[in-house]
Amino acid sequence: MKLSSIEASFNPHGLRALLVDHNPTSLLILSKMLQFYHYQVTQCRRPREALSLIRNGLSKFDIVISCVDFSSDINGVQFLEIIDRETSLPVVIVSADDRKETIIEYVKKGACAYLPKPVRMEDIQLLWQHVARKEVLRFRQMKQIDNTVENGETDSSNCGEEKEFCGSSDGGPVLVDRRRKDRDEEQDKVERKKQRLVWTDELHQQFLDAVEQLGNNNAVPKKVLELMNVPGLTRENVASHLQKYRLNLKKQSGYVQESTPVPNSVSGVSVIRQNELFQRTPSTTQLQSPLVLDQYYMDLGSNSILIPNDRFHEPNHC
DNA sequence: ATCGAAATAT
DNA sequence: GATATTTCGA
Repeated sequence: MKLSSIEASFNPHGLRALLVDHNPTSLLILSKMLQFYHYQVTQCRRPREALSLIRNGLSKFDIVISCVDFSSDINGVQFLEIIDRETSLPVVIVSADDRKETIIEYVKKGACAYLPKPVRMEDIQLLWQHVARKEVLRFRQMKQIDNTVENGETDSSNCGEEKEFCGSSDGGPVLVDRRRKDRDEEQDKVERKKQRLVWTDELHQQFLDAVEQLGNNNAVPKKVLELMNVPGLTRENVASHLQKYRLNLKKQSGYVQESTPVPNSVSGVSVIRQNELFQRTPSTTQLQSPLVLDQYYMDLGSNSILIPNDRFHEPNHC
């Protein structure tokens, strides 16, 4: 499974939302708002109901949206903790309590967003991004595990934190390399990892010569490679270098305009792309998607995004 | 088969 | 943040 295929197949329409709100009016309003953005909404009024809906597995959900002003035997924080422990669902907290400390507490406990009441349409419109984010995160973890396993195959140096995958249950490391690659292990040492190619001046000059001979316009990686006639060089190396080289030419002629590319669109709704999701500028943590272009978020550390700055009420003392 | 653009990794 | 690698559709 490729990341791009997750993106391509992700559809913000029809996400299954579990909505929890003790107040019937509020429940109705939120439900309508969600439905407006094409969520499939399951409503319930008590945290216990919500938990059993999640636990019995009869219906699957993509996201939980909960107003935590419960008058109930489970309070909001406990509710969140339980869901966080038992599932990997993104949880959005809705509350009239807009004190900063409260918000921080919820986010630290794993809420992926906190929406102070009254909830605005713009807030609802953004929620699907949390589902997308979880997907991407999950994908990355899988990939990381894959890599760990692969590396462990040729080099058994570090099994740092991944106790679960290479740890031993009783009496010493039990992990045995399944694959029998003994025969070419010696040769592997010679080959090493594919080392990153460095384009030295000399190499670049050869490249330039080759490109010139061919004429800039019909210089194509394969041919350039042949003309350069450098032992270890691959076509990919040349292709990449050619790409950068041409980009530089364009820049010099002032031809390219740097701008954020328009994101994919699925069913008329923009799909956030991975880099837009994660490449936040360090200080402002602004998401890059056009959808949320002018919304800023407070960074609370590890699981930090999506608390609109303008929704905070600093405790004003008077 | 292989190019070129764009995503991803270092 | 630049540069190298990888991926992927055409």
